[in-house]
Amino acid sequence: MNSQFGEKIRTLREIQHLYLRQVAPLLEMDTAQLSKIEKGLRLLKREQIPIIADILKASSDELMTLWLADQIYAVVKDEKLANEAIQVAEKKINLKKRKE
Amino acid sequence: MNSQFGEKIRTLREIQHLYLRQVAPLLEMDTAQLSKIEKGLRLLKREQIPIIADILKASSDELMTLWLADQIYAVVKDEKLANEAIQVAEKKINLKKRKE
DNA sequence: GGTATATTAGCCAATATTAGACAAGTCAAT
DNA sequence: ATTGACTTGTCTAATATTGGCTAATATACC
Repeated sequence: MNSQFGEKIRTLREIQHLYLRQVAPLLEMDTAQLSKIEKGLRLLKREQIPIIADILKASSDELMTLWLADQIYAVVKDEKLANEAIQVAEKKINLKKRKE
Repeated sequence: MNSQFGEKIRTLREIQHLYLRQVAPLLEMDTAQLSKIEKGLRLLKREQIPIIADILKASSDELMTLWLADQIYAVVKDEKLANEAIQVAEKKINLKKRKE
């Protein structure tokens, strides 16, 4: 399991019985790129998330959450202090939210 | 508050009554760079964290945690789904840890 | 076996991001 | 006005990421 986002969109695509070659052009990319995105070897652009959510009839928020989570995971995945770092980051986010 | 790591090392440096020009060469950089790192405008290299921890007589783990947290924060700081993403990432980390 | 379709891997060029080096700047103290 | 500490801006070089193409692989069907 290397990319929760990638796995999710692959699953969704398969449920819709769509091929890479059908979906890729809607995102203005070739099938090889989309394949890599599904395998977590490439990142989908942030602004394309709503588009693919629409194509795959999925929740944009859910996909965005997975997309962000993948990036957080990439930062800490090999770190023994991963959990501590996550806690600290979370605290800072919440401080920020309170101010807004 | 833009970089918890930067703020921390600045504070530590001031406690030790050290100047940028004294610390920077030990990290093989110039004062301008270190200044930027303290202000969160540049990233210290991961492998330099133990070195600066040593110079500033601080806990390498603590500094590493802040350094990682800054990077997580950078990913999600403007995201409304920040907390959800953090939860998902954390879950995945814990799954991974359990496997090891 | 041979063919067709879907996906993936590998490579290279283009682009974007980050770092490093240096000069010039501010600010405070004297 | 000079000095010392730090900051800012800019330019270039190094690094990383992306996009696009082509070839390889896998699977199914005849």
